[in-house]
Amino acid sequence: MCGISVGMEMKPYLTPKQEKVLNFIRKRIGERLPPTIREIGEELGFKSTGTVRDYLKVLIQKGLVKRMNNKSRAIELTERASFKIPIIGTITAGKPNLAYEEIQGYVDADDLFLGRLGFDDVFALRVKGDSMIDAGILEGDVAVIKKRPNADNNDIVAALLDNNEVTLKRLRSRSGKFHLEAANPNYAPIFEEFKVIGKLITVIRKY
Amino acid sequence: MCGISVGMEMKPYLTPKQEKVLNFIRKRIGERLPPTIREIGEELGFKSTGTVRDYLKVLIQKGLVKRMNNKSRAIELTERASFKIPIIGTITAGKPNLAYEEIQGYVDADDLFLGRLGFDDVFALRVKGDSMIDAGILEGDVAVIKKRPNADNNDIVAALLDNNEVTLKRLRSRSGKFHLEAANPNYAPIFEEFKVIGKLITVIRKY
DNA sequence: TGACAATACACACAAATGTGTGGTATATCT
DNA sequence: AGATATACCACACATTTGTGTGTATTGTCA
Repeated sequence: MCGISVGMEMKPYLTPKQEKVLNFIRKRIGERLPPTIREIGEELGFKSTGTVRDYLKVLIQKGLVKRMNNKSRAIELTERASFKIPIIGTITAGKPNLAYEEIQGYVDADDLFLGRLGFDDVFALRVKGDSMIDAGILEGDVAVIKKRPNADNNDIVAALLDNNEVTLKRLRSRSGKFHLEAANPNYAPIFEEFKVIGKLITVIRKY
Repeated sequence: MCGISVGMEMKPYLTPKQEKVLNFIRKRIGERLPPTIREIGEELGFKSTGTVRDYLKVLIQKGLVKRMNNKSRAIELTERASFKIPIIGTITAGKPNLAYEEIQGYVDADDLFLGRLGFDDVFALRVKGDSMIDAGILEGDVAVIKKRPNADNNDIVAALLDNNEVTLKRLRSRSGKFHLEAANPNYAPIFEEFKVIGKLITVIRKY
């Protein structure tokens, strides 16, 4: 009922040349440095910078590319580059066929654990201790946190305590007042003063 | 006792200022576009482009950065590119300073959950059920699996059972024979025939 | 004391890069 | 025929960006 159009972006029609320009930009960005206007022209065989600018103009108009004025190489792709992992099936959901023909879809690897958050908002902490063990968060896990000064009831948050310690706990409100709760019966709830630093968005564990 | 040298690349000594310059470059590259010399100067508070060039010179000399001549923004990191999440601290390790100047290091995000494995070897399964709950693997988690026909004792593996079902379990050997064990006392060990599909290398959970 | 490295600035100049205006030609659609 | 989109080029100009040379201060080490 909902979500019919999720991920259903209408791809604008591109002429073959426009496609080539876009692909060159993609390639260069993938290789590190976005190209200058003249570099694009050189590659595509255009003798005039004006020509390239015409192409950029349409690509911008079609929403595929963004630019900043008066900045060298300031060409950005609207689409998300990053590499993807195939989702082949679900555990206990039957025999997965590992052939690429059977791939059900893709997880955008970046997206998977960072969402579309900006770089500045996100940082990682390595988990120490077992206070969140019942929430499936173990020692050594990497907790990816999105900076936020507040959070909602039941969110898992990174909080700064009075003793200048940072801890990962579940935020709970009881009769209007917030406190912190471990996910481990051996730890008592924390009712002292604390400050929410950010909200847990992802846990990553390597074996 | 073992692993002393794991990940112990000899890092050239950097002064705090040099570190800051490097971190700013990292940040900008992470955000898409490497900075110009003047942008670095502006950020770090240098009034002369010469100062910035001095810093770049040492960073190049110390092998941390590469440049191309006469090309705008042509600053490259020597370290593995892909995008990185800063590690700012460890949970319960004190108050993290969220400024990029204080960044302790980086997790290579790609590396973090894929290792250096090739794309072809890796696939993902979404976890269903609670059979591995005591190992901190919850319903809904994404299990990243590296294809392998075998595994070692105590590895968590994706295994294909006789009834054509795939399950995530811990591989155990008892007197030379392998069987599968859940991480949940409600589930009995599996002694029937099975085939190891791959080994769990990473778990990712989104909130 | 002298050498050296780190830290910084000023400023001129050259090269790279982006902007803007105007022009030509071809094909398609109405 | 006129409007419109695609597909180019020329070239002047402004701005950004990189380069190069000199100078100065501070602290350390021999």
